[in-house]
Amino acid sequence: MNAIVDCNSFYCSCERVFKPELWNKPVVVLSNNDGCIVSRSDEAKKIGVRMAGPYFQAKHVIEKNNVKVFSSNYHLYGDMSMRVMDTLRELVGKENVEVYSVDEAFLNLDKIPFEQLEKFANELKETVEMWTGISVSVGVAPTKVLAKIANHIAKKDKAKTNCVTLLITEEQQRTALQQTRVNEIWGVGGAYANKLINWGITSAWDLRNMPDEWAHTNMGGVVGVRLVKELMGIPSIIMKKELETKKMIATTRMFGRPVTELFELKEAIATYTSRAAEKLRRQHSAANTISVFIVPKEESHSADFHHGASISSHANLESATSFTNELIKPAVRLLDDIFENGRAYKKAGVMLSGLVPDRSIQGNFFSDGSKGVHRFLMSAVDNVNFSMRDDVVKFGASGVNKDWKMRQELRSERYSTRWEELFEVS
DNA sequence: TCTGGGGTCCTAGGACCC
DNA sequence: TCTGGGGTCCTAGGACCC
Repeated sequence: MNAIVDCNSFYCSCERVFKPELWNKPVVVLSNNDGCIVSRSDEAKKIGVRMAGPYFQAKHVIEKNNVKVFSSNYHLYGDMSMRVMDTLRELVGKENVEVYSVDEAFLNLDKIPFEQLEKFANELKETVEMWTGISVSVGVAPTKVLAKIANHIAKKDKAKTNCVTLLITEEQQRTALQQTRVNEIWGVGGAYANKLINWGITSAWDLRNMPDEWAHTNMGGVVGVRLVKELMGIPSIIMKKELETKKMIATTRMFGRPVTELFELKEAIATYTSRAAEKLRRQHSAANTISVFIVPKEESHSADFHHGASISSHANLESATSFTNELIKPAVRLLDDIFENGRAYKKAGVMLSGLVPDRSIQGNFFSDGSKGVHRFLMSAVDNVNFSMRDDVVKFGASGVNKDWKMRQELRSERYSTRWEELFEVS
């Protein structure tokens, strides 16, 4: 059996742990740059604040209803996430936990006897809440896709389910699938949902009963076949081992205001490159390819503004590296290639790919033997920055003023990761 | 005025090889 | 005169997730 444990309104819950006066009050958390709404408390949902909607559009409703608004505080959420995941590891053993995102984890419950599953699921929920202050929903089923559906049902009617739902008998599964719309299935996004509905396939139960060959031709090949199997209760998406290394690393940001000056873009690219290189070193990888992109500010009102025309260029490095200084140089060169004077830009990013393990970096005939020094310097910089959880030490190219930085006007204190912002009890 | 920031997997098609 | 049949690797792009 599989379980998925999903934190309820995670970012909002994190804020509430340290602000009990917000209990039962409407709360929302914004994305970077205070752009979109990415987390809503139940009270905010009831008022009609839309998920992922632009903040400025919801501002009216928010002010009228006295909704408390926060900018995202990733120091806090990251730390709270670790506490939740550690609790789960403690309860089911760390080899049975697959962290799926900052607020969700799949658990392997094969060792729990069938008749004890319900009690166990309830205990999981109670314990996480007691130890971390974060409330969670639990879905239990033979496959991941069914567990996700169970979780969805648990969340929909919290009073009835107490945030725990099991789909472990065929009867339970049939009823649940019949009342689940195709667009609510994990793995069916907007594009497929539209197609399915046009074909008259509207419930998860309808989709479950489609033949393999049909799924193969119409739903993206093997992906579709796996999805239908999972709906039938046949496990087809396997648990991933933890700590798998990433195959691509990206750091991209919107700017707080349109940027027109090359020197500012250079600062931004240098900053993002430093951040990406840090992520690279954390997983002991080195990159063979670096690419840089910038997005011009355009008056685009279309629904798919996300796919705005970005201008990019990439370079293959002479040899794989994870050293910030060796990455900043080509990054800035690439920027020079694509920058156009007189244009305003709203976003930029750096991507590292062709990742290989740090150890297997190919020797370079022409290297001057200073690699050891670089490695030492990099790890010293990482240690200082990690212990402070901030960029205390950085490269000059990153700039100091960073006038272009994103807006984050409503951030709460970093209670659990900064001494000077520690939670106080008086 | 004002719309995030990461990632993954899969497929199709072109280049190239023998 | 006549122009195969495999295979691999890479890239771009589509779809999805939170």
